[in-house]
Amino acid sequence: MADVKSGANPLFLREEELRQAMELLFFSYRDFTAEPDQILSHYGFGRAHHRVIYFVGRHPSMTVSELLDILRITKQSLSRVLSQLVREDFIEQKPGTEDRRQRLLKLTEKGKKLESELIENQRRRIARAYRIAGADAVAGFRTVLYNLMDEDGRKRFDHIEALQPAIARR
Amino acid sequence: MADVKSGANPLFLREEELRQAMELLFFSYRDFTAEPDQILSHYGFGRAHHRVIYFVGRHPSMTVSELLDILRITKQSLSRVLSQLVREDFIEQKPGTEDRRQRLLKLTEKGKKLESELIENQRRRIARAYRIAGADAVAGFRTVLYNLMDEDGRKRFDHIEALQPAIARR
DNA sequence: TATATATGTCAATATGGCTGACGTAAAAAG
DNA sequence: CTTTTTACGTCAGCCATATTGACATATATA
Repeated sequence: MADVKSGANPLFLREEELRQAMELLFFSYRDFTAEPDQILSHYGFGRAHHRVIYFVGRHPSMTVSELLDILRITKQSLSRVLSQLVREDFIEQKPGTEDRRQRLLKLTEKGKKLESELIENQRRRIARAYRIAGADAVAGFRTVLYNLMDEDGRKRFDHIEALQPAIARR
Repeated sequence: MADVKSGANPLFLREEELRQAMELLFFSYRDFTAEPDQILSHYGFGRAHHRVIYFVGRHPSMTVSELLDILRITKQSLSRVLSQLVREDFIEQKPGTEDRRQRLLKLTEKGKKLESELIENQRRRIARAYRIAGADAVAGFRTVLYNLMDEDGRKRFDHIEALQPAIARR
């Protein structure tokens, strides 16, 4: 880490390194979301719909509370988007079997199609970046992003061995 | 790159790798912007103000057009935010010397103070992630984000030797 | 039975995008 | 010198997505 510290304080990043990281994050995130946003607009949807489609696709039968936890928005905000997706048959709800207060969320066939369309686009972008950067760079990319997250968010990746601090691996 | 390909097609990422990248980006970006958003709300500002403060701080005396190019929003959208920052004395404008139609933008002392407050926060987060991840991981992080960007965005980093494809280095 | 939880909904408000139309001053081109 | 283009601003209206607060319903749990 010699080139990250400046003088005596290893926690103080040089201005250029700091700015570079901030800008890489800003521009890459901007470009990463631009194309899906385009696709979504054909359906009259926005980025909020994308996030719901994505996470419901990722965790079929997830509950509304779990989704709220992930998205960190209010239930009123989610409600507008989610009920729209249900009304237009991209997502279906059914009562939980254990706890019938819950509404378990799943993508319909129509929802899965949209999910694929959105994912394929980003798959190409990520695959391209990974291919150009190489395997070692990919590992570093993952490790830094992992450690940029809050403690809380990192827990979500607990099952991925490669991301855990070396000291914690048995 | 052996572990990025799946079977015969090296451009096809395995589902888990793809999802992992998407989620690392989503959660790290979410957490990366959450604290500045908090600080900004004390001033009655939002993320849009942050971006303006950031880029004007980065490139003092930049013009409105340059800012519009970077942010990729309409001048009407920028106007609301920018004129608020000027009115409240965070940014000052002065006519260009060569071209007097231009308004060159600079942070005032007040603006610089807010900029520092916002940057210090993110500096700590990045420094922490870099320190934990190590120098090699940092290099990989940069390379992958660089290649996630559009061609257009990558030009912005042309001056940074370490990010250029090896083949282009003399 | 009383309370807590999961979810939904109504209403009001704010931010930050957008389009379209129009205006002014200054530079550049004819 | 006139015309056109450029840099910038502004008014008006629209839309998506977030917020808070209050209230309702069904179901689980103490």
